[in-house]
Amino acid sequence: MPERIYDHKEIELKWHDRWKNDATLYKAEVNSTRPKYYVLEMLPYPSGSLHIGHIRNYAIGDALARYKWMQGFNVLHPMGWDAFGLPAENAAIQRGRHPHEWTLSNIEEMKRQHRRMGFSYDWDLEVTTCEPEYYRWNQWFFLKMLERGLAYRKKALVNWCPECGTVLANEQVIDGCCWRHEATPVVQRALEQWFWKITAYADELLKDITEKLEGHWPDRVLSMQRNWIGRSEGSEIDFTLEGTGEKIRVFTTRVDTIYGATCVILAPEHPVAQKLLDEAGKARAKQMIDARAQKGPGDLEKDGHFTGGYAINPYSGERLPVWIGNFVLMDYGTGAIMAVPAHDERDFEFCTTYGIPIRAVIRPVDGALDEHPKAAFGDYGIVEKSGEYSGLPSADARTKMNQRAEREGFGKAAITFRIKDWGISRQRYWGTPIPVVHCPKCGVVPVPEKDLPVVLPTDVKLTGKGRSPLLDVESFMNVKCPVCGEDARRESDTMDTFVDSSWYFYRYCDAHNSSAPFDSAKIAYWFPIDQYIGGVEHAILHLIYSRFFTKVMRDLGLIQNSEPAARLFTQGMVIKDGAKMSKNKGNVVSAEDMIDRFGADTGRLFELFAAPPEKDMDWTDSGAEGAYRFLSRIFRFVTRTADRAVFGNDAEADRRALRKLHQMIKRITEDFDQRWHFNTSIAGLMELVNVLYIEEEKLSRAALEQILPALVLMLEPFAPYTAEEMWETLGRAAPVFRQPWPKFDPELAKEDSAEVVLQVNGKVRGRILVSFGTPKDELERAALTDPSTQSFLAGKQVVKVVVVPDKLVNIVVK
RNA sequence: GCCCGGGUGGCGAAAUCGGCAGACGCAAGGGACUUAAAAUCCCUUAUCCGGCAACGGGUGUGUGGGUUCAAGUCCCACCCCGGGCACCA
Repeated sequence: MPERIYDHKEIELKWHDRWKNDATLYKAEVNSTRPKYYVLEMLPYPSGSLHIGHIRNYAIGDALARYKWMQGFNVLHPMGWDAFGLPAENAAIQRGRHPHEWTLSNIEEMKRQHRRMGFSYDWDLEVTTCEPEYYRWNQWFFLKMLERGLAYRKKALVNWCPECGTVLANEQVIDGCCWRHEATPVVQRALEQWFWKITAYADELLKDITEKLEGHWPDRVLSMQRNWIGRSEGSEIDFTLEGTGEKIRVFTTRVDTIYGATCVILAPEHPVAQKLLDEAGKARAKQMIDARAQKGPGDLEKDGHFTGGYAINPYSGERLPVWIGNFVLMDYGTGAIMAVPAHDERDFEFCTTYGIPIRAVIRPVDGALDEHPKAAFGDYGIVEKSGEYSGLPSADARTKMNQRAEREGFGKAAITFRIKDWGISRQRYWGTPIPVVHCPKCGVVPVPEKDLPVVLPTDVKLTGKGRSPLLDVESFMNVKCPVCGEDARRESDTMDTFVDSSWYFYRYCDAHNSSAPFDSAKIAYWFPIDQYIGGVEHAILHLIYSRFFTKVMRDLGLIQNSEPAARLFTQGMVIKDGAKMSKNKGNVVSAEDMIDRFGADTGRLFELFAAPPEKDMDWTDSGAEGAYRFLSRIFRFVTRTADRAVFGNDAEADRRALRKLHQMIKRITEDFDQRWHFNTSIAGLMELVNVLYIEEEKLSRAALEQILPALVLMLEPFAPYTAEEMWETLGRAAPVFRQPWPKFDPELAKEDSAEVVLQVNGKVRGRILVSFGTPKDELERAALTDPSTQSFLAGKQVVKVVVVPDKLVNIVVK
C-alpha cells in the first residue's frame, strides 16, 4: 500500500469546498437548552487583505469557539465588517474608487480569506456597518439620544489645515502639522459639532470598572480607562473680578492652599479673558491657542500674559492679578485656576518666570514652615498663615473651607472628570448621516423616524479637500422642514465610525431585523458577550464608547445588561524581524502567502504555539516549518496506524501511552478552562505524539482505538482541517467539533510510582522510586539510608528532615 | 514624573499552590536510511571544573539584600526593556 503523505493544500481545499455553502454548520440556536457562549473577536478593518497579525486574533477565538462546541455549549461566533472611517475613505479616493464600492469589494475579499482559514463563523449573522439598514439604526439611536438630552450641538475647536481647507482628525495631525502638508501648522478653528454626553455616565463607567470588570478584563485596559475618565475631587471657588463684579470660577484639588494663591490664571480662550484683553492681548491669546495645537503639550514653555484685571480671593479678601496662561486648559475643570506657586510645580514655574510673589502656607506635620518649599510640591501637612484655618491639617481645612464656601455661596466641593463628551461629528462623506434638518424658521429639527434612513448620496465628488463633499450635493442637502414644510438644509456632518463599532455585537444577534435594531429577547439570551478578544489598541476609544452605548441602551429599556462583555482578552502583537508587522516596514506576511506556503492549519498552530496569546510573538518561517512538521508527523502516525493490520501486545507500552494521553487531556482541558496557554497545550500534543512514535510497534489495537480519536479531537481547535481529514481516515463521520471533548481518567493519568528527590541542605543528591502514597516516615528512612546521600551525611549531625510525600525529602545537616 | 506589564540557554519559551530550573519547539552538531540529495527516524545540546570514559563536583532565572529546610516563584531596594498617561489644577 502506498504511504499517504500530508498534503495540506489538498486536505484544506477538500474540506473548504465541502463546507463552503453550508450556512448551518456553525449555527447557534437562540434559547437552546445547552448553556450559551458568545465569543467574539474585534472587528477587522476591511482593507482587503488579512495578514498574520490579524489571524492570531481569530485563531485564538476560533480555538475557543471549537472547544466550547465540543464541551456542549451553544456557541455564538458571528462575523461582520466595520465601515472603518477615514483611512477607508482616503484609500478609496487614492484609488479613484467610490468608498462604498471599494469597501464592499474589500469585504468580499476578506470574507473569502476568512473562509479559507476555516474559521467557525455563523455566516448567517453577517453585518456590514456601512449599509443603509445599519445607518437606519445608528440614526434611530441618535434620535433617542436627542430625546433624552444626551445629544447636543455646540461650538468646539477642531484641528484645521489651512492648506487643505479641511478638518483633521487627531490622528492626522503629525508633529503639529497636517499629514499631507508637513510644513503647514495646524490651527484651531471653532465649528458647530454634535456631541454625545458620555460624561453623564462618567461615574458609572468608573464605578463598574471596579464593580463589574475587575478581574475579568486585563488590568492594563482598566487602568488606562480609569486614567482616561480621570476623576478628581476638589472644590470650585468663585473669585470676584474687581470692577465688574463678575465671577471667575476656579477648580482646585487643594483648596487648603488657597491663602497661598498669588494670582488667578485663565485659559487663553476663557470668556472673561476675552473681555479683559486688549487687541494685543487677544493676539497673544490666539498665539497660545495655536501653539498648543501644533506642539505636544509636554514641549511647551510656560507662556502667559497679564490681562489687566484683578480678582478677589473670597477667603482672604486679597486682590490678585488675573493672567492668561498657555498651560491652563479650557476644557478641564472650569478653565481657570488659582496659582499657588509655593505648592505646585507648574504654578511655581509660571510665577518665577513672571516675577509673581511666592508664599508658602503648608508646613510638614513635624516641621517648620519652609518659605521655599520647592522639594515638597503637592505634599499635605498643616495649614499656616491662613486666617481661621491656621493650624489645621490639610484634610480638615479642606472640609471646613468647602463648608464655608457652600454656606456663603461662593463655591462648593466638586468633582471633575478628564473625560470629555464624545464629539461624533465628522466633516466627511464616509459615515452615517446625522439625521437632522436645519430650518430657518424652526431651527434644528430631527428627521422623523419614518423617514429613516437618511442615505448617503452616491453621486458625490470626492477630493479629500475642502469642506464636506456632501455640502455640494444639492439633491441631498435641499429638503423640506419636517415641521413647517418650508425649504431647509440637511445636516452635512456624518457620524464618527466609532458609533458603528459601539453596538455591532448587539446587531450580530439579530442581523436581519428590519423593525428594530434587534430583538431584546435575543439580546437577553446572548448577552453579555462571554469572551471578547482583540488588540489592546482599542483599550480606550472602542471599549469606552461601547461600554457607554450599552449603558444608554439599557436606560432606553432595550437591554438588561450594563456591560457589553463579561470577559475581555487582549492578545499580543505579531512581530517579524524585530518589528510590529506593518506595510510601511515591509515585513508583512499576508494570510494568502501563509496559506500558500504552509497552510491555514500550520499558520494557526504556529501562532498559538510560539507564545502564550497575551504576549507578543515572533513570527519566524523556520518556526512555522516546525509546526508543519508536527502536523505531518501526527498525520503520518494516524494514517499509517489506520492502515495497520498487525498490532503489538505490550501491556507496559499501552500503559505508558495511555498515561500520557490522559495526562495531556487533563492539561489541555485545564489550559482551555483556566489560562488559555495554548502553547503548552500544543506542546502537550507534541509530547504525546513523541511517546506514540517511541511505543508505536508495541501498542495494542485496543489502546490505539482509545488514543487516536482523542488525539484528533484535541487537535481540532488548533488545526481543524487536518483534524477533520484524520477523523475521516479513522472511519468517523460528521464534523469533529460536534463531537464531545475527551474526558480524562485520573486513574490512568497517574504515574505508577513517584520519583522522590533526595536533598541534603537543599541540594539534589539523588532520587528514589517509590510507590505512590508512601508514608512520610518510610520516605525519611529511605532517604537517610540511600547510598546517594551517605557521603554528605558522613560526620554531620542531622538537624531536621522535611518530607513532602511523593515529591522530595530534604535532610538538613550541620 | 505617574500608572501598568516584563527581564529564565544561541533563539521562542515551560515550570499552574514556595518543592528536580530549562518541558515543547527552533537553530546547531552527530548518527541511521539513501548511489546522492531532500524528506523521514534516532541521539546530543545551560555553563564551568575534574576524568579516556560511565560519571562526579561547582555555578546558574536582570542586580543587591531578606524570609524559608527549600525562592524563577514571597518581601525590601535598585537597574534595564516595553506599553500607557501626562502642564488635569
